[in-house]
Amino acid sequence: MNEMKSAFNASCLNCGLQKICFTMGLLKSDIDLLDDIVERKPPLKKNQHLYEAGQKFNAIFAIRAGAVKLYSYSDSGEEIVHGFYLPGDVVGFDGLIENAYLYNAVALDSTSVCNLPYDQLSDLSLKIPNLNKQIMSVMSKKLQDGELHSELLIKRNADQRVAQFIWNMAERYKNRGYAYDEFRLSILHRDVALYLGLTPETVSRILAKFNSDGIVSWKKKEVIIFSENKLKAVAGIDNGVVCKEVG
Amino acid sequence: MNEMKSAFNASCLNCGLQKICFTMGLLKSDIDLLDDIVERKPPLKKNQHLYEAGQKFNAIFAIRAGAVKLYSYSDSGEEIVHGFYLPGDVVGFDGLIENAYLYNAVALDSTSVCNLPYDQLSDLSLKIPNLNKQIMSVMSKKLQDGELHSELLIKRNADQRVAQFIWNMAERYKNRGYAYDEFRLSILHRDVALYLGLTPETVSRILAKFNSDGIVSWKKKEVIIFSENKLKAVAGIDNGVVCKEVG
DNA sequence: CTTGTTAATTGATTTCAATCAATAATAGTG
DNA sequence: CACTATTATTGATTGAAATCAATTAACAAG
Repeated sequence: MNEMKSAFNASCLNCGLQKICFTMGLLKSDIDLLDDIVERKPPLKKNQHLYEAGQKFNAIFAIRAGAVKLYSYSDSGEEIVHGFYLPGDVVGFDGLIENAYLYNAVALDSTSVCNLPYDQLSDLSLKIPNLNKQIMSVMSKKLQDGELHSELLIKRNADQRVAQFIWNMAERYKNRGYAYDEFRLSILHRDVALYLGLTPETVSRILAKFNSDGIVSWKKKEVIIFSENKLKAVAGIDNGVVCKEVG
Repeated sequence: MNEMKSAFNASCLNCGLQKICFTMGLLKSDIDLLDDIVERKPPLKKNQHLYEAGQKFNAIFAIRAGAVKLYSYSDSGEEIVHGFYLPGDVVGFDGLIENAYLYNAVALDSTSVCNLPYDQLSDLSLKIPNLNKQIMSVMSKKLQDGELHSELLIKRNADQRVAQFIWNMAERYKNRGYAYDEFRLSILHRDVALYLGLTPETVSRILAKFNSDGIVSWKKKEVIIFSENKLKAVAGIDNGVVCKEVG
């Protein structure tokens, strides 16, 4: 049984992402049950869609490798970028309300995911209270992220937005145990601009400035953080200390 | 038992909000079970807090009457307004992640709520699959609202934001079966400004313009919509028709 | 490798909303 | 009721980022 499931990837128990995946905190026996409902399919190629807006909702997806962008279109046809997702992140909750996905999920890179059929997950979560809790926890984390995004849009100027975005990505890599002062970021500047409520021109100018100021460079999908402190200072992130002065 | 619960309000079954409360869709027998865990306390006076940031999370709250504002403070001490909640809305999910509330919830008016102790609700939702579904549904609706708020901040100019905000409140009253072309809105312009990423001055100027343009008036907590169509047009809401022209 | 297409950069100009400032209106309090 | 503290309004000015425009770079496909 489990050997077949592993055609493309290891089972949950041997998965390197256990520490950050939403399965964390579950009992071994429970993870086995979860493992049995997980479908693992061949990786998505760059620009392939994991799901599309309007498509019937049937599963949520845990990302194993690669990167995913969620986006949709406004009434007036402009693209709206809702977020970027990395290994360990879960996408697909936008399908829950209408029983159809609200957004489009596209791979920004070669991407593999764990497919969690929602009916089965839902049944299982009633049997495993901790699983139910974990799912709720993932959702409320997403709610918090959304509020942080709004805060960014409301309170921060263009420089701060870009700095905060880059630092946020770095931290996410850090939390996943990857190098975070130098990492691949296969997101278009154009998409970041859309996500941050800026124009590509503005993002470009700011990145040029950050580069010449020795803060960070982002060229050809490769981010190099020259100075973590400077970056956080520009982002307006105080290092735990009360109201740290920006040097 | 139920008679005591009704000290301040009717039980769920006789509640006028059943159609919009998250209990909707549940079986009568299930609502009875839910009813048994609901605590109903004396109404909050204006400016009293339902909960405060940092306080231990122990319940979510369904609003029965009045209005609630969720807010917090940024690192730099500025107030962040996360949203406004009306009868039928549920608040308190921000407590789920850290087991402590993230935001402050304050009554904008005399406000009464149904107090839903989370431990009991959580247990009950494992027994009543539909209840669990409803809770998930409320949360994913909140996720969607958050994305709409971001969209507003990213794609709309000041006029559109204010118009959309007012129309959104009107629709919420409409959905609740209240008059929506003329309603009390006990929200400070200052708070709306914070919520919309604008300054009070800008909101004031826009409201003055909307008033003299015969679109809508909002004076002394009283909103009067002069022209629903104009308001929606300014808000950039197309009436189902593809790309309606603004008259 | 060449070609076509999409994305990124850089510069000049404009514009919308913020800021600064001062007054007026409200609402809460003893 | 007067008194105080917020909140709202209105005007003048500034400024940050958008827009417009043109060039260069990167990338995918044949």
